[in-house]
Amino acid sequence: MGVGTRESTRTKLLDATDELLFSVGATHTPVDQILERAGVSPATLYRAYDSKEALIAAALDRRHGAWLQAWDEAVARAADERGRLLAVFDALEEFRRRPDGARWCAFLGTAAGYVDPPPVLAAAIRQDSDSMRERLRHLAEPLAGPHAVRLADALMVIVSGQLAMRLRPGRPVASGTARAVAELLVDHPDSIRPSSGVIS
Amino acid sequence: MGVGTRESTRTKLLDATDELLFSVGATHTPVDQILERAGVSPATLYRAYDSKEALIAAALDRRHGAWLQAWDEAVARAADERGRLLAVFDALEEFRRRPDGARWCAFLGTAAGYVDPPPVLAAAIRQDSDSMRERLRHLAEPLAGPHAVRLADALMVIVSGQLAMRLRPGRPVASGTARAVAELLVDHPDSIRPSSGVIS
DNA sequence: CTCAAACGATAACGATCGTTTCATTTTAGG
DNA sequence: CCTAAAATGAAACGATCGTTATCGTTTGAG
Repeated sequence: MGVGTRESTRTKLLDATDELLFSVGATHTPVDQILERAGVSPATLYRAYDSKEALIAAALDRRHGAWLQAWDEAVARAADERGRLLAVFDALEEFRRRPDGARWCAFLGTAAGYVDPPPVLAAAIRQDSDSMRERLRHLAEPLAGPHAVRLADALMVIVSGQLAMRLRPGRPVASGTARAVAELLVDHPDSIRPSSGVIS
Repeated sequence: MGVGTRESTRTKLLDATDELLFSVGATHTPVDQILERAGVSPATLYRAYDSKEALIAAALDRRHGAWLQAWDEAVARAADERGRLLAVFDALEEFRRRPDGARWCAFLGTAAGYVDPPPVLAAAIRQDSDSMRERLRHLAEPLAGPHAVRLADALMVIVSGQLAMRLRPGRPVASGTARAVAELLVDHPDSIRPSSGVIS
């Protein structure tokens, strides 16, 4: 990869990619648009990164770090175990309100944009889902004990649903709805059975 | 639009579009691929439909009808009010198991594929979300009474989450998880407050 | 200051995609 | 069977996109 690249150039590229990745989407963002926003020439991009996908993967990695940091801070602000588990919704709200208008989720959006994503992007997407699953399970442990995995899975569904709802037109669903469902769930951790009443 | 087009031709086009729409996605499906699968020449397509987007919109409309029908049948199979409200998850499972491998949701996938979808597609997407919201609210009425709208909103989040989870790699979440959350929710319809404990 | 490394501006390439055209062939109803 | 409408097959168009190449300019460390 491009060892001979200034740090400031790489930052400009990642900043531009990050904004467009979140507001437009990976597959629908032409390279020229990234270059224009970054104020960078094509040759510089391809000296710094092997391809457009590699650049997007790097931007996803950086965003993943920022997300984990915001989540950590929200967890640290919470007062008790219950608040620490629900802190993921505080972090979601904070990310949603950031200046660069987030359409929904950079990782789910990238996953949706490709039939099967290139390996370098698939790794970034997998990292996001894996870390979210693991962290939720860890935070659920003190509250749900042996049911922590199931509680974490249920919370994953709710978080993903909150994100996917941003794709639906019409009146946006109240941002507190997902959190309210999660609260109910957290207060009944033993009520999540793996398959209850599935057809056939 | 193309008045001079045989019904069989239109069906072949819609069948091919539907399969590719569900397995690949609207924006990432080349027209040539639709034509090849349908066994139809380009000129025939553009005599039947104004554009690729119009064809996709027609396929989405047809799929929307099939979805509502499957949902209706699942509701009819249910024994009580509770089962009728939860029948949406039976219909989801049935759709997922259909031969043409569904990646996640044709409507959310189309919404995610465009920055802002062309009007003809935006209408199809809006129709899906609106009908789902309205039907859930109607089915929730007997159980939740004045809280029916909030319960329907919460169920929308869970359904959308179940669908979005298919984009996440790794072990697929148990298909019964979303339904279990919904069951808990249905049994505590008055616990969904609009905004509980939101930050800042 | 110097000089090599990094960058900007521009153009061009090959590939892909949506769409149109046109001459030929097939279909279906009277 | 006949004829008008519909479909085929193949080719080509303009546009867009990812990527590479060229060349002159700027940066920053020794």
